[in-house]
Amino acid sequence: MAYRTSQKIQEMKDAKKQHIEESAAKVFAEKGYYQTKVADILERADISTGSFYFYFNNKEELFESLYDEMIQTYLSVLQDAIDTMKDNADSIAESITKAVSLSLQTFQTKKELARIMLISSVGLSAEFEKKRIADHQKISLVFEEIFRGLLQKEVIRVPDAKVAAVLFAGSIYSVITHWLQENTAIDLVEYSDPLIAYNLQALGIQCNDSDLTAKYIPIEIKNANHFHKESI
Amino acid sequence: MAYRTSQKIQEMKDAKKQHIEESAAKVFAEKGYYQTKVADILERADISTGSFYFYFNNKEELFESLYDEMIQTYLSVLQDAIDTMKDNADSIAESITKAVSLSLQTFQTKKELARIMLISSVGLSAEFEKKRIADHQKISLVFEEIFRGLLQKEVIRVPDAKVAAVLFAGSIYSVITHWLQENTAIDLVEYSDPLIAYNLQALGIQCNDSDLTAKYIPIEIKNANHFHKESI
Amino acid sequence: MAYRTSQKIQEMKDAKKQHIEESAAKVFAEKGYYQTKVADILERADISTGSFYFYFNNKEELFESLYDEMIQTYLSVLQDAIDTMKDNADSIAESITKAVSLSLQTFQTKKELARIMLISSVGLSAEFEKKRIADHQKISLVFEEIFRGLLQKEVIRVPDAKVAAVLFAGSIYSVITHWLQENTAIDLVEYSDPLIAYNLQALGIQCNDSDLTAKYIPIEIKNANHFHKESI
Amino acid sequence: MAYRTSQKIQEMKDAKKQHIEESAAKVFAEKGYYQTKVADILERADISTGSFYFYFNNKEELFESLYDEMIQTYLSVLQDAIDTMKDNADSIAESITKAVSLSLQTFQTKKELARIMLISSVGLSAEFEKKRIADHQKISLVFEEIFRGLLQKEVIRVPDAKVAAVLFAGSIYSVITHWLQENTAIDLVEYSDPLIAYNLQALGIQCNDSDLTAKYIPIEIKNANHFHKESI
DNA sequence: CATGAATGAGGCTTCATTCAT
DNA sequence: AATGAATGAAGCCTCATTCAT
Repeated sequence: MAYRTSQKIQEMKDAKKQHIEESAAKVFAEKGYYQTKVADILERADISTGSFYFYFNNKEELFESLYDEMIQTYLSVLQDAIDTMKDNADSIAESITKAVSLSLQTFQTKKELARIMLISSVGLSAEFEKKRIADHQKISLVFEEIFRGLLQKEVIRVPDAKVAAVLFAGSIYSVITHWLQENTAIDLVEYSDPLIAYNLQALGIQCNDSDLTAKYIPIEIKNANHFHKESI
Repeated sequence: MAYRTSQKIQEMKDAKKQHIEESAAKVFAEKGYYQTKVADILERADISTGSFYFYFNNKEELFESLYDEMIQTYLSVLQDAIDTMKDNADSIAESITKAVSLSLQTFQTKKELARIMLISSVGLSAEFEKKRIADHQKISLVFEEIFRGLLQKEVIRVPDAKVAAVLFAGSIYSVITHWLQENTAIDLVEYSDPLIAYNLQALGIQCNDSDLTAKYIPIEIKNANHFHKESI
Repeated sequence: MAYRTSQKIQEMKDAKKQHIEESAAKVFAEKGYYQTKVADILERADISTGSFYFYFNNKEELFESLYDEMIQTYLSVLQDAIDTMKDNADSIAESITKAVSLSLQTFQTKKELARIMLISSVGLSAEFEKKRIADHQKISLVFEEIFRGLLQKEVIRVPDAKVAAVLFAGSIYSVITHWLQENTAIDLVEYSDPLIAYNLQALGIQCNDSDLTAKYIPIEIKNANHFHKESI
Repeated sequence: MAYRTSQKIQEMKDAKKQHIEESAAKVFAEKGYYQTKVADILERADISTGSFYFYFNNKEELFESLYDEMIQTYLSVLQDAIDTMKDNADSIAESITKAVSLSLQTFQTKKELARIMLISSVGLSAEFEKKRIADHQKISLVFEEIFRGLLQKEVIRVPDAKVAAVLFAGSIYSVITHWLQENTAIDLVEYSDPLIAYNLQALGIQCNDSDLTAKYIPIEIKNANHFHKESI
């Protein structure tokens, strides 16, 4: 009985904590870290100061945990894509397509994730920058290792796996950032095809349409891209 | 006599103002906008509060003017590159190479420019973001127009000029950001070749070594890149 | 229970707010608006900076609300006097006596009201002056309307109701200001009789002692004035 | 020769000093003491900071000297009026009329004098208030002594010479203050007649038209007031 | 657990005054 | 004498955090 109760309570606590986190994420994404006052979060989450400090030690920690969670989310998305790559190593293009596609789909559904990871967390302080840099290097490393492997197999042609990884990751960020900054209702995934095309070509991968109409790209935008059709 | 004097004083004022700007740029680049206290700038520039507010209305305006100056600097660098492109339109690869090269050289010599433009000015507030977004769209547009022209002449192959521009600009930013975040003594221009290679290939431009050993790339790093050597 | 609690808290908040107001009123009255630093109010009220700004938006607003309150207090005191006038319109002298008497009694018990209304709020800024002028014109208008009515009934003899109102109000202010500036322990109400006498005579109202020993003048000072005794 | 030169210089210095004083008086009158920044005075007088501090020790002293000058001006105006009173002591009404008239004429021509004396100098600080109070008591005393003399001669009927003086002075201030606060183009001297009438009547002085059409009232407004005509 | 009143360190800015030229 | 750049003390206010209820 007591167990049941405390379990329920625990669930409510967890729910409330998550509610605060979600509210905070929205505000951080909208206003940036410093312009987000604790009071703004309280208002958005409709809670009291006391509650806030019951669930979180301070504003900074909350932000960091949100940020960490987002980096983790993205890293695991990437890991998923990679794991699939290893499974069917025959089609590199498809694998890369998947990685990009999944990335965009993730950020599309979690716009706050995108904003906080790519905008709100930038340039906060020398200390936080160290953390952020390390995290982005971690992400970059994921691509770097893949590229290194592909380089050895000579399926991609790039002068430097590391730089390629930086550029590949950067290209994804660019598109997301661009999408975040448009105030149109365009879907992020609509950028999938040109983004993938750009990168595949950049990596020197020969690919045909069948790769690009991969199952990871939502059907309705498949036909948007007729790139390479005229290539011999 | 009076003229002589006031001219000298004006020069000293200008010098002092610039001195403050430079000091401020360093601190902003190091600590970010919000972590930079006016007191930090005073200390760095070795001036009094009064002097600061004699030359600038407030911290925000100083930052904005620094930021604006940097955007302008970069835009004019790009414009230079474009003007040359128009002159010798035969070699597109060379032109693009120049644009990238000049960009990197600029940021290399003005590291604070890079940090403030790409890091310290990010996510400050909803209002500043509007400005920043507009500026980056302006930069992107420069590339977009070039790409649009090249698309018509069928010298590049990309599905969408706009996205290509975003990706092209993004690739430059990625490299610079990466370089800023490394604490090694590596030159930014060392990234020129792989960056150019990645983009040329992405744009579907056939190029050979001679393009890459363009005169805009400082000699000492020319040989660093052996990319494409094995290409037929 | 919760109702009980929040009600208690609300009462305490109100009490604290009023405590701050009273403290501030004292300091404003003593030192003037500009010489009163927020820190002075904090010290006087024995509260923290945070508390101050929890209850008030800023120093200016607090002052204005104090000032407004005082003007309202005085206006309602005047209104009371007027209402009585209308009831027993037979004795004009008595009514006027009451108006003056009540005014003085009010200011006597609320010395800060007097100081802030007549001294601390004077000449603060062009903007505040507009407000202050409007308020004083409102007060003056109260008298003006009465005088206009009395003029029609030919019970007073003055060339101009408006100027008479200004002078009547001014006479009250003069006495209060004089009283504020003396550092003797003289009661303000002791000035009632000569003040009333001066004005009644100025207004051309024939009056005898019985009017002046009106019930509105505290008994103990009734005998202080032997004016008019020798008048036939 | 040297004498001649230094004399000229002295004259120029005096002129400049006076120019600053006049400029400052205007600003103080417009904005109040605290809202008047030294920079405002500099701009109005079109001088440099250095010049300002060459001629005056500080802002406070400048204000005080302006204020003192104005009090002195008014006191000497009053003294003039009194001296005449003593000469032709037969007509008290005329003398009082002259005192009031001269006061108003003075303030009319020197609006800044009025504003600074009656508004800008009010409630500045506890210390300055002492000075201001003393000055006003000095002015009041002038009237008080006259009234005391008149009381003895039984030409006026007031319960208390001191209070009468306060009220008399106050009535003048009221009218001036009222005039300052109107933004119409009405002349201050237009208030002369009703003001004089109010006070004469208040003092219990029997007077007829001939007194009021005294030579001290500018001709054009003499006929404005027909007060007391119907009195027997 | 929740509430929100209370705290106070610390930031930005103003502005009277000084001083080198 | 004149200039105006330089100074820095001091004021107002914000806002993350604490704590009593």
